[in-house]
Amino acid sequence: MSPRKPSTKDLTKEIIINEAHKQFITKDFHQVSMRSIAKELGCSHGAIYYHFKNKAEIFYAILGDYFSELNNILDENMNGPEDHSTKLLNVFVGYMAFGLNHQSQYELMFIMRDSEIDGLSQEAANLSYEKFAQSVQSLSNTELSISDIHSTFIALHGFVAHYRHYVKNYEEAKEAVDVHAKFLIKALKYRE
Amino acid sequence: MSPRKPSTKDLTKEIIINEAHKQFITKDFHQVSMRSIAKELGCSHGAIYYHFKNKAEIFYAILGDYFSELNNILDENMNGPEDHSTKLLNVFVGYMAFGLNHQSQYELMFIMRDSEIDGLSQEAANLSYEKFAQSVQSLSNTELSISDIHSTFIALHGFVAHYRHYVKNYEEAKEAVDVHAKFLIKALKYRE
DNA sequence: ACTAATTATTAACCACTGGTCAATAAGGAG
DNA sequence: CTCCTTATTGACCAGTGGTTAATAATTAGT
Repeated sequence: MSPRKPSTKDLTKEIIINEAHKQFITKDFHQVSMRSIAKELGCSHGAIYYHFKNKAEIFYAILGDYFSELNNILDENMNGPEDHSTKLLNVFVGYMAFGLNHQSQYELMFIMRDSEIDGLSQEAANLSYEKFAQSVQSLSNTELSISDIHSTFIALHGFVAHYRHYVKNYEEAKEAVDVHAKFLIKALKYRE
Repeated sequence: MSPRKPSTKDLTKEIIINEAHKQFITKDFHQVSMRSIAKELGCSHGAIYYHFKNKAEIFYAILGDYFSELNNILDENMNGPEDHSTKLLNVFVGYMAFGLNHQSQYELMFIMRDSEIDGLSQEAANLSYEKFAQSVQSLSNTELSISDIHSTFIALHGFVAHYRHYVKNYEEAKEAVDVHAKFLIKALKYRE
């Protein structure tokens, strides 16, 4: 009656996710297929459906790690030794750098409109935003309006959404990232 | 040797585009298929490939109209009787309203990363941006930096890219649009 | 009017996609 | 040696974009 011990070479959720993740680094969501995962794993694509109810579920599991990474970037910037205004800049730059360095993932996290993915990652996205908003507020010397913080976030998102068409990583847009971050800091600083 | 006269009920580029366009208003790029177009037109989907080399080409033809419409919105706002600062607000609001009211189209114009579409609409997108940049500069009382204008555009783009997940037209985001536009005007006004 | 060339269309086909499911293999428990 | 559960296969479904040989339809030249 006890469940079968998973032998080392068995198909597990973990190794499926690993393989999907591996392919997801160089290909986007639509380019990674159930069959390409199965092929690399040496099993039939039907077998994967025993472990995951659909494709979206696999990628949602992967996205969890990336939402964590994004949150970590925020934390690390917050806990650094720099002064507030430097930290604020780093938070903005960090967000854009993350988006540009994980474009396929960012697309699924914040850009793509997939009926299945959408609902799943929306909650995590909201949490990431909350964290961002709090960080920005705590790094500001003055009381910021909620809408200003929100507009700032949207502007960062816009940068990633735009530059993904032109660059393939943060390095290639370094200067533009810096300029945009400084623009937003300027915008926040200005009191009506 | 002269080409056959196209009889009224013949399959033409125009009626293919019309049908594709029609479906494109309620469905997005991936939901409109060659077969769904052919079915509605009462022909085989293969026939469409005689007139267009692929699916992207059809939709690119449609996008041309939308780029024009976006440019027109800009022009109309510029030629209005309002003072400069009101016009500037209207330009920002107009852009976001366009994006939210034509979400499927905006997606293809500025968001989607399709190997075929990308290259085709990039030129038109650049032209639209140029027009936008010039308008914003001419509406400003002071000399704006190119990067500030660019950051502003990116922030507008970010708004549309973000809110498409939450609203289905401009009306539903009216207030947020206004707030965001005012944030950007504030940012532009501020001299370093 | 007949023929030849051109144009337009069909339908079968290809290689994919995500997803389902009956059959079955593999292993553990009694 | 059974019974039961777990895991896996592979055929199948409906759909996608795209290709192509055959052919229908129309025009041009004689």
